[in-house]
Amino acid sequence: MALRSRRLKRAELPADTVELARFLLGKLVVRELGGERLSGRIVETEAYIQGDAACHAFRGETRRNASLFLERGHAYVYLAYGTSYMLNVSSEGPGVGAGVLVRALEPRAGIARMQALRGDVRPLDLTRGPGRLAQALAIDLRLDGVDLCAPGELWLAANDEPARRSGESTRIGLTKDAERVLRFYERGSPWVSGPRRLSP
DNA sequence: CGGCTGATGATCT
DNA sequence: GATCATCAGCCGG
Repeated sequence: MALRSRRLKRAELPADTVELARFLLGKLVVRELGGERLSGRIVETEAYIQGDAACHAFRGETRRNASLFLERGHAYVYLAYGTSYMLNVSSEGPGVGAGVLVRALEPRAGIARMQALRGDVRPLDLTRGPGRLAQALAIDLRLDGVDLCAPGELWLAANDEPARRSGESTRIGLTKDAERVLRFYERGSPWVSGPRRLSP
């Protein structure tokens, strides 16, 4: 299963940010860690688009958000609240600052290693939330800017499993442009984060 | 389960 | 010095 994962090609990724956020549901995030492969199925995403005050690129390119301006399919990793790393997939064409936040995964491979990285938490809390999944996959600033469509420590894989029903809602935890409906999730998944009312 | 709070550090103004 | 796309822990129902 995980050993046969096919890396996504950049050409397969929708150029539009919202389409990419929907497309990524059900795909796999793969982390190569010391010869071991960790992976999880993406069950929740959020789009951060152009003209969106909540997007880190809203006020132009800076050192921190530079990866958002890379061609689609690159990792944008940053530290939130001094405690949690966030994994995003850059979207759109080069020079355009936009991306998709990966908010939750359903663990697939390397679960024992993830548990070791997360400490003693309930299984359902292993990768439920953007900070938690980053910790479970040992994602930090060193992975900022990595090409997720190329061989390496972190990449995206296709998934031949049947697609599941998806839902949408407002995004979580924002102080700006919080009313936009740009969060996408797989219906019925216990691995989705946030309050229940946002994931009916 | 829902709601609240403090911790915490990179980044930008 | 202010901001912040979170989390764990704690409390009440």
